[in-house]
Amino acid sequence: MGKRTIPASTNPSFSESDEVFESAAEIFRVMSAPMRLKIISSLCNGERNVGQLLSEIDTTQPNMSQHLNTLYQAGVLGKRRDGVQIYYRIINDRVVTLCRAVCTQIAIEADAETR
Amino acid sequence: MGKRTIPASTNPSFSESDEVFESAAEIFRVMSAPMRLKIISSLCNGERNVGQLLSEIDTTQPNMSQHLNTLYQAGVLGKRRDGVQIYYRIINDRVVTLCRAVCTQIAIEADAETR
DNA sequence: CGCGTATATTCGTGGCAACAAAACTAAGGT
DNA sequence: ACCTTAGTTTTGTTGCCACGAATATACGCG
Repeated sequence: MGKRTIPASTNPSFSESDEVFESAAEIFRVMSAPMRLKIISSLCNGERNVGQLLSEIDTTQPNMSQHLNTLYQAGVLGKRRDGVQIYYRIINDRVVTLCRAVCTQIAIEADAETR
Repeated sequence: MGKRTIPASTNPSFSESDEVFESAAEIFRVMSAPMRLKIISSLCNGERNVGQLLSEIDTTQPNMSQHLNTLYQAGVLGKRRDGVQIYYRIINDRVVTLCRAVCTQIAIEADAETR
């Protein structure tokens, strides 16, 4: 019915190293919080300081700060101080590509079901 | 330097819906365990029963069963009974593509650093 | 230097996920 | 019918992570 079952044998395994699996899992873990995805999505439109992010995303300030730090430690975000404010920006575009791919696919599927 | 810094402003946000972010986070969560990545990688070479997977991946049998169930519930794997054995296979190729992309990228970066 | 604003850090708690051990189920052979 | 093998489900424990509240730091201004 339009969805053919393609044999998985045409899909060779992608790694054998335990370290690679652990690093990959860590990246996936960083992206596994809805709030961090929102932050990333927002920062796609350019850099933002914490206050600006708080006006777009509904949470407490310490909570925001923690998520930002998680993304910063993971190498997804960079930060820059301008006076009192701290501006965050995306420095890892591959991660954004990943998020966009997953989110758009989900949106497409959700749309297909509601129709 | 080969690594140009592209302004993030060329990267519009990828969603506005909370549900999309939650679904995406859920997918990332499913992939955030090294063991599940190993299972997926192994199943790329074709379907396997639980015993075969256990001979490739070091864990207990109930633990394996739980991870397989997690992937099954998430719609990543399908299963088929043949007599006493149960064979698992990949039924969501997009997820595999995702894992492969992340893992190969990590392998490349790791290789670049050790050189 | 003291105050206010912006952000970070610490601490305590509740929930959830991973693993281990044990009990259960299902199929096949005898 | 019983036993064995293959796999699942349940239960308990442990550790981690998210969040809230309170506290601390960093900067700019007067």
